[in-house]
Amino acid sequence: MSKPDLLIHTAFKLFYEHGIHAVGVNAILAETGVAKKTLYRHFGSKDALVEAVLIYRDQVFMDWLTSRMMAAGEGKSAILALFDALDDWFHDRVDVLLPFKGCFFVKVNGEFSNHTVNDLCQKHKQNITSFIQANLVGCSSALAPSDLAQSVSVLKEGAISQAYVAGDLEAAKRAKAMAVALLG
Amino acid sequence: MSKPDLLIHTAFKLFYEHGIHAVGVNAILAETGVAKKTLYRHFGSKDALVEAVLIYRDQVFMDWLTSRMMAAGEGKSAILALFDALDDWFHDRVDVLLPFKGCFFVKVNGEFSNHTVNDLCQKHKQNITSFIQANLVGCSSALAPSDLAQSVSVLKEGAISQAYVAGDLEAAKRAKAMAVALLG
DNA sequence: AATGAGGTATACCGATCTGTCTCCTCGATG
DNA sequence: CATCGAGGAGACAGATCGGTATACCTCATT
Repeated sequence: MSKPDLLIHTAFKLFYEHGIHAVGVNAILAETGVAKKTLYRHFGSKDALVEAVLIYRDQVFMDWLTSRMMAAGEGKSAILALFDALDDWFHDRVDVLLPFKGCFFVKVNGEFSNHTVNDLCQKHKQNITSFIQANLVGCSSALAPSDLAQSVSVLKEGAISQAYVAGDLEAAKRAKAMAVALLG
Repeated sequence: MSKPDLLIHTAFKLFYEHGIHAVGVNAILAETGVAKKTLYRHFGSKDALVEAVLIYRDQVFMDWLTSRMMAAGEGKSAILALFDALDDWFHDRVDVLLPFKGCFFVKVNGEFSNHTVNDLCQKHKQNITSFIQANLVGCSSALAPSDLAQSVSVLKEGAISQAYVAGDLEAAKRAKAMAVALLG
């Protein structure tokens, strides 16, 4: 693995567990064995590294989620597969996402205000909602597709938060049941 | 207002906006005009202040939420009033909660791991779920009361997260509609 | 009037933070 | 072989962190 990738991968692991501000660059360097000069040659600043980590996580998460949903078919099947995927995530059955510690973007978003990373976090969430909407073909509902997609997103967000903060690991199953009702 | 209360009130405002680790005690002192010695005489450490702030916010939030729900009556009416209350919160129509910036406990919880504050955050969420469950009298459902309460909590958490991170201020209305379907 | 608690103001301590700098060792390439 | 750039090791700078210590100021109670 290249040095930049190693730094991003390790930084994500530490940021995800302890938060951005609680992890200094020295901790990342100690964990990777990379020299400080190398980190700053590639990223220029800690902020830039944080943004790179967000982009990395966005790609990993979206790739995983889209593949899980598309493997289940189209329409309602894909939506329900979303919640099955979340259930696997909560129970640490998804190696590529690392042990479940909540939504990385929600956590990072909470540590900043009016910052570039807030835009990245919001964009990540909106990308997921857009993908959900794209998978609603064939789902009949009284709601407009965009409203339906946002309602599904509420269920998804609620499951993640409930599973992490309240420790309710079965939250994805509850959300799935409500999604079934929502999609008729 | 007493000095400790002033410190807690100001600390909450700063913590809520910028996060715990991003706000130093000096910033709180500068905002309040209180001397550092006074802060440490009353709280002993920043960690203790953080815990006091969590307890303060828990009381304010629970008082507000319970009064809103109980004013609406019992059973389903109280549950639906919960989402109306959330909608007011998201649209900054609740002065006592300060301008909406997501769930304080979710944010704080994300900045620590295996820490006393994590227990406080989890307990706060579970207290709300318990109160929801206590208001389910008369609601008939195929689900057990505890499962139903946790499902409502998923909707509540999802609305807060969706409103804050994704910027979907109408999330409470979506969650309310799903709650109606859930409660039959 | 004396006293002691609560408060302000500020200097200070050691630790840690981000970021820069120098010096060294490699390995690839002309 | 010589050169050059990537990288490692670590000292260093300047700022800020949480927390302590010192000095002075009220002010209510005794």
